[in-house]
Amino acid sequence: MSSQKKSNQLPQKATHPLKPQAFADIVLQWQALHGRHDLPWQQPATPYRVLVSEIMLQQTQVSTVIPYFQRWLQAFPDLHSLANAEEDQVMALWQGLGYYSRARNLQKAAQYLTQEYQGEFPNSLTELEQIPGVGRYTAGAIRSFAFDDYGPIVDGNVRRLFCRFFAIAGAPLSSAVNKQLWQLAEQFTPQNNNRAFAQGLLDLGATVCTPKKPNCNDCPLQSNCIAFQQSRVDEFPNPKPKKTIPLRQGHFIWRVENSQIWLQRRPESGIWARLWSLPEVDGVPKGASLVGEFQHTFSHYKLQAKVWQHDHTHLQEPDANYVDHHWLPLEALDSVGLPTPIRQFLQAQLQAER
DNA sequence: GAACCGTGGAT
DNA sequence: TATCCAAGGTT
Repeated sequence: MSSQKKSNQLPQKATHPLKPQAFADIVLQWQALHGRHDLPWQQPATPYRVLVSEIMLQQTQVSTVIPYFQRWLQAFPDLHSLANAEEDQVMALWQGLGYYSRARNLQKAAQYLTQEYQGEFPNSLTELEQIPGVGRYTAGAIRSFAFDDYGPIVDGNVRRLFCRFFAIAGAPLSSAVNKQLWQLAEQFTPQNNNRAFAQGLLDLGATVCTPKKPNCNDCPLQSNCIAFQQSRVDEFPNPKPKKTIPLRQGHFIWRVENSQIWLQRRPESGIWARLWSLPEVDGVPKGASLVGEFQHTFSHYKLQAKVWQHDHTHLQEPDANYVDHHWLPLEALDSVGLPTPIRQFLQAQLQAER
């Protein structure tokens, strides 16, 4: 048999009667009338501003990003100022946005582009993907938004819109579906008007083809949407398999003396990497009294934290064991990056002690 | 391929 | 309150 290759198990290739250029024309016409044209990073859409916004927007809503983007551009108006910035200032400006490796990668990206490309941006998708923190989506977004060149994108919006428009079944994040989505994105992305086309796809997904209760009656693609034609819009994308997240315990140390607080720079890897934090310890410290508790839910586990205060006999610290620990004046707290729940606890506690 | 990596908005 | 999920990338 020539079909030892189990071809019947391969994902069905999505097809559609609508020609790519016709699809693009519909998206472009809708974008001109109903799309978003006044987002901060659209005016002007310089490569640097597009890079910063795209990294911030990864897994983060537009409304959350806007104030961070404004503050960032104020502090780091260009690639060189970011490349030469202090790490603590970078992390302080990112605190609260989450996924902190994005911030460190963004500074690495600035240093990389400064050193390897003399502060210019490469134009090819392959070269763009070499930039730290830039993957396939972000490379396509930079090419579309910054250069108005051909740059296919598949993000959550495109994934949802395409799964409905082409009636693609299967786990939406599986490699099989992902492969189809990227193939379709490459096929249906036009050669011209790429900035408006990419913005149109995202805006359609964000404002019309929404996760719940999509506004199909406002959609310019309605009559061509396979899921709509079959009255199965609510079936796509297929529901993601849900996972239960584990519960973990955490223990932190509270020491405030002489208007200073004892902090630890967290390790290179793991949660809150390289942010400043209350020092974390493995278990309940000896002779400690409970100062307070907090809970925090991450994407992949839930943390139940207790904060402990030593009794006063442990004031001398052997320096070698605390290389990443420092006393920080309380008035300097705003100049370093702290994890959100740590900052919240700290503010509440200091308020209570006053 | 799967796990890891944050936080907040929306319902 | 619980759940989903947001302009994803890296390990």
